[in-house]
Amino acid sequence: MDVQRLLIFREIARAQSIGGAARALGWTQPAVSQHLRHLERQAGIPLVLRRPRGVQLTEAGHALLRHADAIAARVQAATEELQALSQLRAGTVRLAAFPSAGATVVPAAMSLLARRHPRLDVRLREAEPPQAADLLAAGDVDVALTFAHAGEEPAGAGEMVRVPIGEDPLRLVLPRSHPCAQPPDVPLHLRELARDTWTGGCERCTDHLRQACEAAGFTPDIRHGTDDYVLTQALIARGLAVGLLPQLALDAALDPGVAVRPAAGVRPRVLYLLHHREADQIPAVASALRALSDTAARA
Amino acid sequence: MDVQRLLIFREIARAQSIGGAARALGWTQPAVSQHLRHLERQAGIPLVLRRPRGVQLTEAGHALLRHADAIAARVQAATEELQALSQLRAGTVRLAAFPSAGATVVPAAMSLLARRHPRLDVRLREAEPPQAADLLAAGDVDVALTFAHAGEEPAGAGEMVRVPIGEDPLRLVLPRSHPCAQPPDVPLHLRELARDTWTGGCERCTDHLRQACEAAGFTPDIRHGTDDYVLTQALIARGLAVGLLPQLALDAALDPGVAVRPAAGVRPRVLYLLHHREADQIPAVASALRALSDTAARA
DNA sequence: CCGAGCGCCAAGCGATACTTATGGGGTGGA
DNA sequence: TCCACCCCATAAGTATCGCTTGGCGCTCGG
Repeated sequence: MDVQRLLIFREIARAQSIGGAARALGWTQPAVSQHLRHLERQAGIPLVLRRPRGVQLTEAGHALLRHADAIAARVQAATEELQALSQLRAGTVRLAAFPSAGATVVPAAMSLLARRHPRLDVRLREAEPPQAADLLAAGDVDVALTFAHAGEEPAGAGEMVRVPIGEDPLRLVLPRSHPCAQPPDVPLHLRELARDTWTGGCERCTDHLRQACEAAGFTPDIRHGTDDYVLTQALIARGLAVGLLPQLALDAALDPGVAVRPAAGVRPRVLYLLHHREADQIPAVASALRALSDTAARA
Repeated sequence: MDVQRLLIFREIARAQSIGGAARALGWTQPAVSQHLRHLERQAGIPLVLRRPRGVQLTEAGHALLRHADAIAARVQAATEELQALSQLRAGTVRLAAFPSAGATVVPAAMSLLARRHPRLDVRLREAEPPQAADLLAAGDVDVALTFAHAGEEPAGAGEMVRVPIGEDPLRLVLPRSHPCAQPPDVPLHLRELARDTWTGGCERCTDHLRQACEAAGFTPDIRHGTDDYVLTQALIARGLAVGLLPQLALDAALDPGVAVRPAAGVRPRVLYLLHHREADQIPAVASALRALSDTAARA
């Protein structure tokens, strides 16, 4: 059954005449007549009676009209829903972000996005960069906010797009009582802490710390390891270790018992957005990407 | 929004791949690809993400799929309903018939029709021939069972089809005590009743009676007039009049107090079926017409 | 590194569908 | 009563649309 003809048939029923339907459709009368004939052939039963002043629906015609009306309504609903999605009056964005961004950049970006497009629905999921890339590859999220330390190979396979949106400098974090705790704004070299006890972060952060120290000429004594930046600072505040933490983690929660100094010679980690190649064609995703990169640029 | 493409999109979603949908449809891959592209252009938003191992629906794609499924279900329902109608597993026939046929021919035809097609729904409406023709012209009934007396112009304008299906002879009906009441099977001439008091039937029947009497050489003394054949016979049974009644009316209800004799020289009235020209294309109507003419032929 | 699978692009050809032209049937007004 | 108008059907022509063929890029797995 040709669905297009069904909608033409609706016009015939509305106009109670073939010529009238043709006028309504901007066509000629034979065009509509032929459509009706095909429809009747497919149906195997007359749909209208040809009367001198137009046509009159048969029982089958009335039956078909009910279905045609329902179909037209569905088509209308589909059109409206797609319009809403393409005009950002609806839509969902699923976002994966690493923890320290989830507590800083992401909330700011989400509130910016909410101001721009109040009807958008953003769903956040915390994941470290490799997992975030997997989620994106599996289609479980639309956007992944990741980072890569300097010299590290960023996550994300060939199929997806990787956009750098900002840098996150690394800071040396010391107990307030540490001899190197002052002055706060002057960069401190890793070498100065070669004798200290260290705490690592997540697996990749610990690797990066080790590499940075090797580059500075010593092998760090890493005794602790947790990706929880609050716990890390608590350890440091109690004088149990020193650490190298990203600024975002400190923005998220700063323990009053620690001192922070820039790390000389340590290049900042780079923040990346990951998304599918076609994602910037999808308004909701594209606007989320824009909001995220705007927020990161402002920071 | 092109509805045909919606159904193609369903196949894409089902196969999770454009090529797979093409195979399912018996087409080539570019054909489906082009349809999808048109659909996405109309939608103004991507419907799928092209992945190395096929495609994955976007949010808009999922939304559209829901509508497409609903539409496909409606199309299926429409197809089935039309099939039922064309295969006589459903359908309604609206029939108008004059009273004496409504009590005789029509019930027989309806029961014949019910045996042939148990699911058909027949709706009877009583109407004298002119009204029946009007009902048909107005589209309020599908079939009209009418009659015309000999020499009378049958009802039904040019647009409709008129099919004679049988004859209904007229009988002279007398009180049992009337001198001409016997013998029952020998035709009696109207002239023999020139001195009697007459009762007419409906307006047209009374006209016909008058004409028949004039042709027989006298003017009848018509004192009563009712189209109720039971009442007419009751009048006659009580010796108040004689009458000329169609056999069908006597079949419907015969008063034991009357005598019946064939009317010599009076031609029977003819039964007609009226229907729209295209009506025999409509299975339900066509089978009702067949049942009616079969029943009339048997009588 | 190469082959298989998937999808996109460009060009060609055929089927579909709309147009113009014509005719028949019925109705209403002159 | 006849003519003019309206409605629909049919036939033939043409143009558009849509499917096919052929070729390319990309990704993944052997």
